[in-house]
Amino acid sequence: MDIPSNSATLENKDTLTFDSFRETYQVSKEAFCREVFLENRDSIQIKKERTVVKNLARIFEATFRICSRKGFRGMSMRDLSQESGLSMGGLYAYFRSKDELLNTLQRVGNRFVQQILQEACKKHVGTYHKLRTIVKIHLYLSEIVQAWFFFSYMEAKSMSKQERDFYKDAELSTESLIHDILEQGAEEGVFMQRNHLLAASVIKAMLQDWYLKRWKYSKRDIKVDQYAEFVLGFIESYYLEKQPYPDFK
Amino acid sequence: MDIPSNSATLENKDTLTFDSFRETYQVSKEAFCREVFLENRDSIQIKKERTVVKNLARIFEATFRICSRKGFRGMSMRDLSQESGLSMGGLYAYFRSKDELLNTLQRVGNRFVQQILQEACKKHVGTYHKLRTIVKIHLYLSEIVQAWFFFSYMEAKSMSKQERDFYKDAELSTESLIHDILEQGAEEGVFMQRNHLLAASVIKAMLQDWYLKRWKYSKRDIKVDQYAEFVLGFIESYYLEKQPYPDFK
DNA sequence: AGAAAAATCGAGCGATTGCTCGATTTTTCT
DNA sequence: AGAAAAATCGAGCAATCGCTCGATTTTTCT
Repeated sequence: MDIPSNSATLENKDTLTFDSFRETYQVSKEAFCREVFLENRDSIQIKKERTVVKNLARIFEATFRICSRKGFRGMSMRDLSQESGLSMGGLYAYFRSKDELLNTLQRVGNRFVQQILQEACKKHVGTYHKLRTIVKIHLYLSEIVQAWFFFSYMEAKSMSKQERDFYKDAELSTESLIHDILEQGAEEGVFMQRNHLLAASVIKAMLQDWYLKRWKYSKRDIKVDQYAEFVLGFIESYYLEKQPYPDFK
Repeated sequence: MDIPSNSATLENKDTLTFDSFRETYQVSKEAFCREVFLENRDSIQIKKERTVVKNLARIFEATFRICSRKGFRGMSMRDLSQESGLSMGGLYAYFRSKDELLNTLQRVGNRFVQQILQEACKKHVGTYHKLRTIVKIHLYLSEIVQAWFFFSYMEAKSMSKQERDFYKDAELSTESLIHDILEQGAEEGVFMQRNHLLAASVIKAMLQDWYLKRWKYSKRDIKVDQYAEFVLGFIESYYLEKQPYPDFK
């Protein structure tokens, strides 16, 4: 081969799949609820962890279901009571107010996602491999907790201005993670020189489409690994040096 | 050149810019309000067109402003009254109910956009040129009536199920417009053989990002023509046959 | 200028909202 | 088993909701 820098990165063994991801990281809704419990021990009036985790799961899933239809401001606490199976008073044993429910969901969820993404990014070496990893992890994560990703995206606006400003960084942090990889890759000569800011932006848009339009992809029977490979192929054709025709070599 | 079919399409004179678009199609918020008036003459209690158009514009812009913060279900008619400057009774002279406001906005808006897109698509010949055109027109349209695009995307869920089903086709029609162009191009040999379904999907996601994250692009001072060229470059690198290195020729 | 028509107004209706708190049920201890 | 602790309940509060309609103001006509 005459372009060693590329072919080397092309030949890495990328064995990360959705199934292997599920085993390695034990991301689950239960783990999420436990984190909410541990962080809010003082404001939650219920003592036993098992009880809290079980009921938080019911509350969160009910919230996601209702909000996907009417949005957070359109959801009444009576809606939530009926859908979750808890009484009005029961709900307020877990959250001091409706707004606290929203803020907790956003705060803990954002931390949860950021932690896994940054960890996974550090673990892998090689710029090209890093790009593949972050794209896949993001898709896999949003596959498992799709309801949260959708909710978080749609209800970012529903927070108060100061809470919203607090998470504006999180909104852009995935993007800048991608941006840095692209820039570093270009410096190393692995990637081509492009407008990395715009590229990171549209890559993120493609990642978000997976959880924003899940109904569409489900209907078309497209699996997450298939989508991941497509997106990566799309990016690579833009960022990897064009090869001469195979016939020419 | 040894790949005539490509280079021919690459050399088309694509002079369509945002400014030339604004002149050719006179898309405006006023034209939109006039269409709402003409369609709902019987349900709107006000007679004079000039009055209706003026007040509808105030109502719509107020709606977009409020809903971008709290969503449609979170907006009260008193909010809308205050923000638009009309009284409660005044509002109900233009819409029989809150839901009718939502449905009208979705119905007329969708027709408005689809009409312009399909028209523009028919007007141009050449598959490659068609792709460039539809991408640009979509971006230009969403640049002019960004508030509507954002609102329509975010509040599609707020409609009743039967109303929502009615516009599910519209949701996918832009995508299938793109899909058909890609497929035809591949048959003609202008484009490469790819997964056109997934490609159309992520292209639409990139188009939507422009109006969903306008604040981001504004802050970074990225203009619509710059974004259009970037997206088209991205697509082309995936869909046009890879050229050998310039050095080789 | 004066009357008819058109447009605008906002207090008030019953229903629904976020939230509280004393009563009740369930679980965990000895 | 019985008492203490923990968890759950839902009727009821003030505030706000979508919406109506008779009164008022503005515009248009002769």
